[in-house]
Amino acid sequence: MEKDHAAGQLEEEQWVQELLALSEQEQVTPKQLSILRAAIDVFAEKGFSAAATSEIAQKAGVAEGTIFRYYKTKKDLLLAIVVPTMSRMIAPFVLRNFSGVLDVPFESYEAFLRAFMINRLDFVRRNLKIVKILIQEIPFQPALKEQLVQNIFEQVLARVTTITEHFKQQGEIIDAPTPAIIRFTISAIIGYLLVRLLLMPDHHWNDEEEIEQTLRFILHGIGGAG
Amino acid sequence: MEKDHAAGQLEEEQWVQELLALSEQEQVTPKQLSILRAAIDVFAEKGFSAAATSEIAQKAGVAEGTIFRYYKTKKDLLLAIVVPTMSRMIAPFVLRNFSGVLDVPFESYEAFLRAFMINRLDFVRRNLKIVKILIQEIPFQPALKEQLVQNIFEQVLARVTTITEHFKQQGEIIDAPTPAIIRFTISAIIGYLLVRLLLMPDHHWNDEEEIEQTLRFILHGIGGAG
Amino acid sequence: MEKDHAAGQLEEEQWVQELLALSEQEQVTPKQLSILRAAIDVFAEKGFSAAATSEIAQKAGVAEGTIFRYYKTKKDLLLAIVVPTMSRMIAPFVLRNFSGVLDVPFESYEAFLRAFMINRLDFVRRNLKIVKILIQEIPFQPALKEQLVQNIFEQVLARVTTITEHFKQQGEIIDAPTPAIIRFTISAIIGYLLVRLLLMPDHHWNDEEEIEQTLRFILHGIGGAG
Amino acid sequence: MEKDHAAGQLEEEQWVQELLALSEQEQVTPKQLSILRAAIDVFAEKGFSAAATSEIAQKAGVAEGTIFRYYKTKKDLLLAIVVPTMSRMIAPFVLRNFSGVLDVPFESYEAFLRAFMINRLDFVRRNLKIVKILIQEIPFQPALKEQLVQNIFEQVLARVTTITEHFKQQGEIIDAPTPAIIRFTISAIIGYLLVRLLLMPDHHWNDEEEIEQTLRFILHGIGGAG
DNA sequence: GATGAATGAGGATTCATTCAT
DNA sequence: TATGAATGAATCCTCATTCAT
Repeated sequence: MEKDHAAGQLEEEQWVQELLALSEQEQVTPKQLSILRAAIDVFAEKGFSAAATSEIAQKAGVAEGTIFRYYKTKKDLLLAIVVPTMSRMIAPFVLRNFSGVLDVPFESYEAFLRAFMINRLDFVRRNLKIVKILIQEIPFQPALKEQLVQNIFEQVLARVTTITEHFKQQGEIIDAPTPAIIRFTISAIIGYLLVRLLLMPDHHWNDEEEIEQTLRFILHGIGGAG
Repeated sequence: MEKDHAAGQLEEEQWVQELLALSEQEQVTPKQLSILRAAIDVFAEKGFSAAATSEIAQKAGVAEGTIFRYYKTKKDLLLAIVVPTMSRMIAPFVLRNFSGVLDVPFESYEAFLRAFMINRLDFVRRNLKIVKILIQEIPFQPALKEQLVQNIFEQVLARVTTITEHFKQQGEIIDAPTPAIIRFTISAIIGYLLVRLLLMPDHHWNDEEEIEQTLRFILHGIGGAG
Repeated sequence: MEKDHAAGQLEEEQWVQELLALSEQEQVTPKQLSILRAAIDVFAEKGFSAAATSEIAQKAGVAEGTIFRYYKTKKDLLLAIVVPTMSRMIAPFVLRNFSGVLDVPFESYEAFLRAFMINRLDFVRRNLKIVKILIQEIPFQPALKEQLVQNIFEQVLARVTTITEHFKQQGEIIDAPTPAIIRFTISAIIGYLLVRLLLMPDHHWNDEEEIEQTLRFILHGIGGAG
Repeated sequence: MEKDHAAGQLEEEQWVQELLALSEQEQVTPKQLSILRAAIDVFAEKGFSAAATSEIAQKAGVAEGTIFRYYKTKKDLLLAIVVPTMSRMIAPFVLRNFSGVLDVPFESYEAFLRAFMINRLDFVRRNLKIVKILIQEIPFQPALKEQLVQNIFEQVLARVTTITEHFKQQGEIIDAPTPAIIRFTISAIIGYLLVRLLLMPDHHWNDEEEIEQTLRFILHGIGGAG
């Protein structure tokens, strides 16, 4: 379902629904859904601390007290939004047979990176506000930090290391320290995602071309022939 | 003065003092200084919105009212911390004859990048908490956003573009779109800085080696010989 | 309902209720009512600026925050008390068929003044504290000043001028400048009200006689036969 | 000295000086004087409670602490302004041989009232701001209230009663209760002063004519020939 | 005398959370 | 289940007053 790139307001909202309905196997009432939608908007706009539950309630069209029927505290509401998204963000690295990104034998490292960039660009685009909130709040929410460390450092890194070393052995990647390679590669990718979606979202982008360019940079650098 | 890398708590504090005493030519009383120090700590730890002026006052060892003698509002206190640092952060790009980074004719693009990485790594290390605060608050402080846009997009980018194209003409850099080159280069550098200073500050780093590695990646990529 | 002169604490409180319930058609909860009562007391006793919302809350037996559920700011609370009273104060001049004061054809100017004095004495007596607050705050609340100017100077004066000139034409009033006549008449009436209700409220007053006396003064002066 | 009507900003300021230098026999330093001037301005503009001593200090061009060298508290500053003026306001009734107003045998009650009106109009004009402050603060300052009661009710009223009854015996005033006569007369006079100086200070006034008109009203009323 | 930095109690207002309905 | 009135602790900020210089 992530293959269609057409991302828009509507789609993001559907995504929110999936987010909870599917990935958490929980029943999400329409009221709860509108609370989540409103909370995402307000958290993204004002930041978690500066966001007022009353404003969320108003935007969601529910009573102030209703929020606290579903989420015991404001922080619980934040986590309900942000934790599943964090899971989904790293899902491709965790789920064994995730649709076509990792385990399917890629012809090349380049093909792997390309698929990864397209896939994650799409994901971030669809979950832009939540990703913003996530980035903002990780430093202040120990619960998030812990999840991040556990997931990223103990699952994602392990997996990416395996892949990287696989292609290193195949001679597709130079023989440099794997952590440095990974850091560099991810920096270049995230760098593109941030500029593309956060810094200059209104610029007219030719994503396919930019992705190809970025891949060339990652693989061959920007140094001239000399 | 930025040449000595030994950065520590003490040094950062001296830096804070320089920050205001030198760069703003303003008198900073000891009390004001302790307010700034406390504010930097609390803002970095809790985030601006969640930081209480009462806690800052307590940590600074002054009465709460004293804060407001020096800074009319809490937001003014934030800006007093963050704006000069933002200026310093981009100073190398704005000041004509900044010590050895830009205008001094570098032998090569590589030498330029190396000097830049060392220089800015040092700067961020010394101003770590303030940089954290800056990154956190830019999305929510229009005043900061505006400064950023004006400075970065209208001064820094112009300058970096000139430099990049200079080396492009000299054949040191491949003939790819300059914005993409800049984005990629800066992503790789900032990626290193973030991992080095924020994500894994406690890891034992060999900065010189990592910088060299990163420079090789930027220039030649990670693709194997094939 | 204004015909019974027996004014007391209880009655004034009922009046407060009418004030909002009837004249504004708004629902006034018991809690809101006790806030209004407490605010009237504290504003009258200390003055608006010196009145603390905490004291009002305490006197009203509600939490401080409750005040701000009903009135966004302290000033809004003031206006909620004072504006409707100002309206009622000049109502006889604005409402066409107000009970027996203006439009009903009076036999004489004297009868008109008598009705007016009795009526307004009664009104001020019932709204004594609010009138005090009103007088005190008009110089400092532009919103009130504006209302006053618009109402008094553009409605009341016009109406009183008409009435006065009507009786002038009938020969009941001498041919002097109408503004001076009005100023003089109102001065004498207000002078009595103030002395009666504010300066010497505890003196034993024979209102009927004093009003007759004042009317004679207004009409025939205090000059002796000579 | 009150005979020259030319009242202006300068004159009022001189008046302030007299106020303290002469009537209190105290040394008034230039600094103290500028504090008084500034305090009068700020108290009149904002009201006593809402006036900030810091604003007064700033307007006076002195340090905040300086105010408290001269006046122990903010309230003392208020009283220093308002008490002497209150004394002067009723001085004509208290001082035996005050220049030409009371004890000099007037030809008539009318001449007495005329002199009184001119005299007091002049006084209020010169002390407008202070009179405003006085009126505003009397209800909230027991010290002022007490002074007022003692002075007005025990000195002024006695004196005015004597005079009134003197002219009553001479047949110039009708045989009505003296308190009512006094109340009525003073109401008419104060009514003119308030409208003239506070309500419509910008209207173009022919004071002489208005005073004559008011006197006629007081003596003969506004009733027509019938 | 005069300053003005420093105080800290008190100000109005906000807001997450509770709970009776 | 959903409400929204009510809470009161906590927030930022003001200000009269003090006191070392």
